[in-house]
Amino acid sequence: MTTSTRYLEIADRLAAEIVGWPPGARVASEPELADRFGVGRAAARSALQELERRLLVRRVQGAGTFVNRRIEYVISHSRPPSWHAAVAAAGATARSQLTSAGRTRLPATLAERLGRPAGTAVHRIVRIFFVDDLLASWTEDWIPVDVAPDLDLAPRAVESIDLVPRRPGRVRDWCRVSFDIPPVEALRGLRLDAGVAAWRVERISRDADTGRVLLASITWTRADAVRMVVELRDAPAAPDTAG
Amino acid sequence: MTTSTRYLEIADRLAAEIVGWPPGARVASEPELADRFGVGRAAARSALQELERRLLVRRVQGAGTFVNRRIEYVISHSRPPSWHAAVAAAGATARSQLTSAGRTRLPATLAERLGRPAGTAVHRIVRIFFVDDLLASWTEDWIPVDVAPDLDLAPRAVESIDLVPRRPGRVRDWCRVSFDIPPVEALRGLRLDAGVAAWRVERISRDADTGRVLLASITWTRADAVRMVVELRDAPAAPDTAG
DNA sequence: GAGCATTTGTCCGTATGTATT
DNA sequence: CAATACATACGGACAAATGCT
Repeated sequence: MTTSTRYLEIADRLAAEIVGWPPGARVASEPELADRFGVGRAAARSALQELERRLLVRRVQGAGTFVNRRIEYVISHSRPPSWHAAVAAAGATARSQLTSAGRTRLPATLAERLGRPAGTAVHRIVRIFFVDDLLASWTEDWIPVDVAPDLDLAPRAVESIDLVPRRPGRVRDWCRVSFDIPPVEALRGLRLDAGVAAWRVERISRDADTGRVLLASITWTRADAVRMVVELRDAPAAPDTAG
Repeated sequence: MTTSTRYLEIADRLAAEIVGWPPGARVASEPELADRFGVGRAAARSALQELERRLLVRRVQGAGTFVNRRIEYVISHSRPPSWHAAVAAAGATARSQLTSAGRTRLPATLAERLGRPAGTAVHRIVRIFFVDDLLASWTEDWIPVDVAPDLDLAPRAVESIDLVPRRPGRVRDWCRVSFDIPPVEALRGLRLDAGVAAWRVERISRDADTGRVLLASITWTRADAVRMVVELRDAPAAPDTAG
C-alpha cells in the first residue's frame, strides 16, 4: 500500500527494518533520519513518534530511540496474574526493585474492599518491575499484619512476594483488569508523563476457607511493556491462532 | 501543579473547562486557541492532541475538535459482553448499522476455533455500533447455517443479534479480551488510521448441552469509546470505589 | 454539482530548552 | 564541561477533508 504522507512511508520502512532487532537496539536519531530520507526534522520526528504509538520503540529524551519489546501477559480463570510466569514464558528475565516498604494503617478508601476496619495495621509494599531491564510495572501491595506478622522485607524475599499467600487449594482470587490513567505516584514510578494510560490490574487474594483477605494489590503496567490478554470461562478446543 | 511547558498548561486549562460539556460539543479550533493564549499554531495544536491522547476529545479533519464520551463496559463471569446493556447502563442510546451480511464458507483460520470443518456454510455479518451517534465498535459475526438456517438479516432483526442464541441456561460462553491493532477492514470501519490500537473482544457461544458452536464473533472497539473493565471470579463484598 | 471558507493534517526551516551520556 | 538527542516552540506554506452556500 502506498501512502501519500512522507512520515508514514518512513515509519513503515523503519518498522519493517527493526523487526527482528533485539530489544534495546538503537534506532537512528531524528537528524540522521532527516538526512537519510531527505526530509526535515519534523517529518523524521513524526515517523519515530508513529513507531512509538505502535509500541514498537521507546524514546528517551537525551538518550535516543530504542527497539521495544512487548511480552504477552495472559490472565484467565485458571491462570491468575503472575508476573514472573508471564515474563519467563516470553523467554525474558524478570527483575523487581523495592521502592518502599513499611507498616502503616489501612486507609478508609481500601477498608471496605479488604473487609477490615480503617486503621488496621498493614504492610504496604511498593515495587517496580522490569523485563530485561525495561521498566514495565509499578505495584502497591497491602498485607494485613495479622496475616503475616513477621513479613520478611529483605530485597531477596520481596522479589517473590506474589508467592507468599499462594498455598495451593487454599486461596481464592479476585481480579479486575482495566486500562486507565494512573495516579501521579505510579506515573512517576513508571516514568510516564501525565495523561498516559496504562494497564491497571487490581487483585485480592482471600483464604478460601475463612474468606479472610491475605493480599490486596494494584499493579499499573505500561502498555508498551505487555500485551494483556484476559480470558473468561474455559477455553475452546484450540484457541491458538488469532488474526 | 504548574507545568513549564505551554501546551500542557493550555491542555490542562481546556480539560478543566470542557468537563461537564455535553458529548459532541465543539472545542475551540487551533487558530482560535493560538489567538486566545498568544501562542503559535503548533502549541495550540499540541494542546488539542494532548486532549485527544487523554481520550477527552475527538478530532476530525475538516470538521473540528469535539468533546468525547467514554462509557463503561464491564465484562465478568456473571456478565457476558452485551453492547446494548453497557450503553443503556451509561444512559446513552445504542445504535447499530449493518455493513454487510451474507452466506459464505468458513475460512480455514476459523475452522479450528469453531470446531467445524473449513468450508462449512456460515452466515457472516458485519456491523458497526454507535453510542449517541459516535462511532464505537466494529463486529464480525459468524453463525453456522445449520444453527440458524432461516436467519433474518433484516436491519431491524440484526440490531439485536447478540440475543439470538441467548436462551437462558442453555448457552456456555467463552470470551477473550485484549488490546491490539485491528486488521485493515476493521480500521476502515472504525475510521481509525493505521497503527491505532483498539479493544478486541473475541467471543464464542456454545450450546451448553451439546457443545455445538452457536455464534462466534470478533468485536473491535475504539479505546476512546469505552472504558473496558474485565473481572475474573466472584467480586468481593464491596468492589465499588476505585482510586 | 461546483465553489468556498473552515479546520485539521503534513511539512519546511530555524531556534531554544532539557535530559542523557 | 561538552556533545548528543529528544522536547518544545515559532512562523509560514500547502494539502485534504468537511460542511455550507
